[in-house]
Amino acid sequence: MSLKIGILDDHPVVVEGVRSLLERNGFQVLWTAQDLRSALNNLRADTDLVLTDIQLPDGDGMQFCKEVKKRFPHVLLIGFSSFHDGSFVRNMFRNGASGYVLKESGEEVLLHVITEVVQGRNAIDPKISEYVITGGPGAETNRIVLTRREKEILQLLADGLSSKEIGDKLFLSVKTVEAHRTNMLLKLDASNVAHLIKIAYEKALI
Amino acid sequence: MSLKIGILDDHPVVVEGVRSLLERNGFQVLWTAQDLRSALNNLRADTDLVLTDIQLPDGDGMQFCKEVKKRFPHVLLIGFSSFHDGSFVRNMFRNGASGYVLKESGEEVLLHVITEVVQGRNAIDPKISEYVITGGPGAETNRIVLTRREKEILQLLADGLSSKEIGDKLFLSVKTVEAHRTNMLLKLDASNVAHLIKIAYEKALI
DNA sequence: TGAAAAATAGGGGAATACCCCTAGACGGTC
DNA sequence: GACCGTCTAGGGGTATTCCCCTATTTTTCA
Repeated sequence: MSLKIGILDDHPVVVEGVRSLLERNGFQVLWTAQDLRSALNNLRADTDLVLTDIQLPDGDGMQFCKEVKKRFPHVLLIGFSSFHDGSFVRNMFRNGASGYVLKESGEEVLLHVITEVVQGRNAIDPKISEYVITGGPGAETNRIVLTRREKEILQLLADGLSSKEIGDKLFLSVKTVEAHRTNMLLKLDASNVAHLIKIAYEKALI
Repeated sequence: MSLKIGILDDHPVVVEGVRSLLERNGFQVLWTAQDLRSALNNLRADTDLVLTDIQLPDGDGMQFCKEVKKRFPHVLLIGFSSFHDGSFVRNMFRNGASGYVLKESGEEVLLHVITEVVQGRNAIDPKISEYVITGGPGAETNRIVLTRREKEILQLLADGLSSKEIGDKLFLSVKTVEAHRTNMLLKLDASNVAHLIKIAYEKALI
């Protein structure tokens, strides 16, 4: 029995392209839609899987996923979009999606992700999987070297402790803690501790 | 030609278990090691793939990945461990790993991840893939709702701007910016802006 | 063993964050 | 119409950060 698929994308060209691709590969395209509302109207309990764009004229893919999962928890969802931001992908998964494919990727990528998802696994387009998993551009990120003490203090700063509290905890003078903090601000080119924490997250130091 | 694999784990029982599993499935186990240093000594250019534990007597899997990728960039790496923390997994990928498998998972999971990795894709044990992708226990984490203005100010705070600078940028009084900031501190139960940024990252609000 | 890096600690001062309080304006909702 | 949440903005005070400066001790590593 072939997989019953729904397609949601506001560009008719994309819808037709995906439809023909899927049907060529033995899938059954049950319905298509150009906007969120008609997609929810088209949605039937016998739908196995929905491919959905993220940007829609009357909402976004995250809302759609949430709503679909509420009505029909068994329906599988795959995000299908151009890539803008890792947080989009993460939010799709938070709202129930099991897969994510870039529009720019080829047929074999889409088919592979569908196969994975149908078998109960999560799958992300290889082009962005590393970015999504690691949460940032991993490449030249690791040039910054913090000392052991600096890392220790950085962690406590991230937990919201003041210099005084950190000093008490580590049996250090407030001035020592401030010195380490200042050094980290210089090393990471941060303008204050909030900025420092952000940079530390981006560079995976936390 | 069968895949040439190395195994690094400090428990001999695990090493032998994995070895027999792999050999039963047509792979060739080229070498095994119980610690980081001897693994690096054993490492040869004709190794295709290494399975590595995270906790090691003389270091950790992250260091190992980094070092392996530096010497032999073509060698594929798969983390193999019990699960403690999503940041371990993310850091393994940051340092060059392409896959991650839980020790508690069965044979078929390990074989599937190996297959994916060999074909050039990243793969994570399905048991933790959602957790790793979304960056947290997705369930009730998403109750926090920041308003548009708050998100806007949060982003600028993360970029290291002071309340005064944000006020200038958004044509707001310093007092207004401070009010929004205070509300976010209350909403996210943060003790200062540094803590706020950390929580925002954990909850994927940034 | 000698130099470099890291960790320690201080003084002093301007800027900012953080906390308490109040309060009007505006949009949506029951 | 009354309520709620958001956005706006103020007064005033304490705590903390952030910046300049110096300086000793400890650790690391070539």
